[in-house]
Amino acid sequence: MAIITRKIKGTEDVLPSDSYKWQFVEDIMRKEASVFGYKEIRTPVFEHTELFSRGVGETTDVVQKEMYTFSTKGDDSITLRPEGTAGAARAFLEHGLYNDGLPIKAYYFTSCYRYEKPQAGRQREFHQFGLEIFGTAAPSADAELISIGKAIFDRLNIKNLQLEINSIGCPTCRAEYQKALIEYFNQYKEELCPTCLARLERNPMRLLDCKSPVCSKIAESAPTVLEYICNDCKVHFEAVKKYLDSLKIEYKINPKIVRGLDYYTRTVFEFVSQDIGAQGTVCGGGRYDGLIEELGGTHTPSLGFGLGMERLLLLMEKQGIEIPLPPSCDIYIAGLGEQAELKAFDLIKQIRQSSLIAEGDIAGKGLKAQMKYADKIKAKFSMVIGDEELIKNEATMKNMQTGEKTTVRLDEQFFSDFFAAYIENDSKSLLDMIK
RNA sequence: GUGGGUAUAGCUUAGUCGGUUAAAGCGCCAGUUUGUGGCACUGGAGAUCGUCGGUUCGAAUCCGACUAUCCACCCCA
Repeated sequence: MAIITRKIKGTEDVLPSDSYKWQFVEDIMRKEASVFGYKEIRTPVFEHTELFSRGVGETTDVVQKEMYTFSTKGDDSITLRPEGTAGAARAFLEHGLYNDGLPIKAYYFTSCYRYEKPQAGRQREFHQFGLEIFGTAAPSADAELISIGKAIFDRLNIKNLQLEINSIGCPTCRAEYQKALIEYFNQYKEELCPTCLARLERNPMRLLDCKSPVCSKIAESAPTVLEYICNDCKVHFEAVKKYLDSLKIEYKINPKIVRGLDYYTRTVFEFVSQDIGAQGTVCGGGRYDGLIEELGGTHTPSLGFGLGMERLLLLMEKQGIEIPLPPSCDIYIAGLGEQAELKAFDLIKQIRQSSLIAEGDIAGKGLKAQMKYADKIKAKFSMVIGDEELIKNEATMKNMQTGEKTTVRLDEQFFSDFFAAYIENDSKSLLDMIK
């Protein structure tokens, strides 16, 4: 078979046989977010390019080489969102949500787009669950944010996930720190790897994260941010830790965490797994106290995180976490002959009105093939109505698990018994009933 | 953008030293059972062996390029 085209590199189809896994996880996230008082926000997939170049930062890799940017017929420059925060922040400003009483707490599910080379846990289209809190500088907000992520992972039964936190300070103290870093690394200029050398001046904090043995050896004794951040930032970070301790959330301070998006300030954190390959960060986020101002608003300290859906699902699969199967067909009804088929169609409709899953033939199959199909879709019961039975208002009902058959009358009593059994406790009493 | 691996039916794979019609299991369709699924048996459909080119009497097999895909760097969720 030669299909005319295939899916775009770095995209994935979620097939009907797998979508319940996404729905299961999404459900838990929605519930958890709403328990914390967060409401969903939905923003467009594309935005004016400047939102990202200003918000995410002109010098970041994401903006410089990973954005899907194109021109419209009217010559506007449009970009598919590479992350979720900028759009949410834009909507916050555009609709004056700061008048609704701060802080504003929102969550979202988005698809994001980055032009990267795909590998395990990294696609060109990927999906994020995200949270944003606009309008609070209090360290308790940092702790709440992290605790929601933690609560979700716990509910999903995920193991061996390390929470790593750090503070990268405010723009003022970070400048001091970067100066100190450049000074330090300059002593080892001859030994550094070419990439590190190249970004020594531009983004010295990234050198801390280099994996080359030589660089990481040098980085070990480099000055850490925490020695350089100003007093306010230090106080804030200490308070965040205190809140986490009181919530009994374990964390590791990792002074090498450096987020690659420019908007981050003060607290940054990651939930990291060793189980899913090189792209182990399942959830990452932090404060972005300057972002709203950068986008033209007043100073509005804020924070948020993004959680990679594909990475999370991958992790759950690797850890063998079982996701409950979706409900299957409750009853399959086959009609033999024209009149019986019409009757079957009507019965199916009635049963569906009680929110049971009822199916029948819509492919013109013979009885045998229909039974096979009923088996395939894991129908709990099947019913066959023939012309003679139709006259007597009866049908043959079969328990698909035991194979037992009974003749039932298609009257009110049957339906009320059938539904009652379902309401009681689906399978058990129903199976009894059919015996 | 830079490396490395892989490419045979819907899926998982076999295919020897280059040799005739490319093989199996699962799945799909049908029959054995004209009104009953699973089990069993029988049959059927389904593959330009990723693409193009080269070597050769002869290529799924050897060589080259391209494409796709996977993994890693980089970056991040």
